[in-house]
Amino acid sequence: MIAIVDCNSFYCSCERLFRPDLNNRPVVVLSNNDGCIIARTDEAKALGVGMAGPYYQNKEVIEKNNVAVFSSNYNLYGDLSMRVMDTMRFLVGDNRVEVYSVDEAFLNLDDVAENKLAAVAKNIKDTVEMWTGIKVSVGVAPSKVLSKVANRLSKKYKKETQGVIVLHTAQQIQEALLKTKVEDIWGVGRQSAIKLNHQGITDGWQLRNVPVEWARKNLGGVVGVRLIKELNGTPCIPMKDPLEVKKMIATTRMFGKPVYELKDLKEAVATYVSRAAEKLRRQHCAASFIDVFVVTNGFKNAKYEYNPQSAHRHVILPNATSNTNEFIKYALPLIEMLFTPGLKYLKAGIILSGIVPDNSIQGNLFIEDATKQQRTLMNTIDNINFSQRDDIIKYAASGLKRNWKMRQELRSKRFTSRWNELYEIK
DNA sequence: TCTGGGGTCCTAGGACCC
DNA sequence: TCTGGGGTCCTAGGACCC
Repeated sequence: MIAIVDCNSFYCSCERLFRPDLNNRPVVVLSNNDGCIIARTDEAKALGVGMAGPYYQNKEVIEKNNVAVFSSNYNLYGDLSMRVMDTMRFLVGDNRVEVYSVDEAFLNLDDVAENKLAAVAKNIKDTVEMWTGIKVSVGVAPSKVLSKVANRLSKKYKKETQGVIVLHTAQQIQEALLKTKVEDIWGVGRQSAIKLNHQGITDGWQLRNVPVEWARKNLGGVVGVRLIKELNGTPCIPMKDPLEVKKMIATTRMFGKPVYELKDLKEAVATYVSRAAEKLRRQHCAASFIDVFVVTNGFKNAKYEYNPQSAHRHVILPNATSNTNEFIKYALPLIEMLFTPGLKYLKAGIILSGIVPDNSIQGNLFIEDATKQQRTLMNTIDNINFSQRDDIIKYAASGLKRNWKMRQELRSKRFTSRWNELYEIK
């Protein structure tokens, strides 16, 4: 059996943890640049605040109802996420936890006796909440897709379920699927939902009974087949090895305000490259492929409309590396090639791939010493920056003023990672 | 005036090989 | 004049996830 543990309105819960006065007030958290709403508490949902909706479109209802609004504070959320995950690892064992996202993890409960599942799930929930202060919901079922179904219902019917649902018998599974619309099933996106509804398939139980061959033809080939099998209780999406490394690392941001100068674009690209290289080194890997892209504001019908257009350039490095210097050296010419004077740039980003473990980098005898020195330098910079959860040490190419940086006007304090922002009790 | 960021997996089609 | 069958690898793009 598999459990999914999911933090309730995670970002909002993090904010409330240090602001107990907000416990009965609706709270929302905004995306980078304060653009979209990316987390809402139940109270905010009840007011009709839309998920992933633009902030400005919801401003009226937010102000009228005294909703507390925060810019995203990734320092804080990352730190609390680590505590939640560590707690679960302690409870069920390191290699039985698959961190699926910042606020969710799959747990392998294969070794738990069937009659103990509910008690174990409840204990996981209570312990995480007691140790971290973050509320979670737990869904347990024979497959990942069904555990997500269980988890969703445990949230929806919080009062009756106490935030825990175990789907075990055929009857429990059928009842749960009957209560779940196809578009609420993990793996069914907008396109598939439209197709299914067209066929008169609207709930999870109907979807479960769709012929496998129909799913292969109409729901994305093997992806669709897997989905149907998972709904039937046959696990087809295995638990991931916690040691698996990322195959692609991207850093991209909208600019705080539109950018017109090559100089600013170069600073941004150098900054993003530094961040991505740091993530790469954290998983002890090197990369040989770098893609740089920009998003410009297109124009439609000669009048202004939001109509973004993107352009990419990439280069394959002669040797995989994890050295920020190297990446910057290759990335800056790419952005120069992409730049067209006069265009309005909204966003830039870089993607590293061709990722290999850094102990398997093809050796070059003549650069060995320099490489070792560089590695030491990188480690030192990473250690200092990690201890501050910020890029205290940066490359000159990243610029100093950085007036393209994103807006975060409503960010709370970094309570858990800065001495001078500690929570104070008077 | 204003619409996030970071991933995964799959498929189709082209280039290339024997 | 006629032009196979089987395979690999790579890339772009789509769909989906939180």
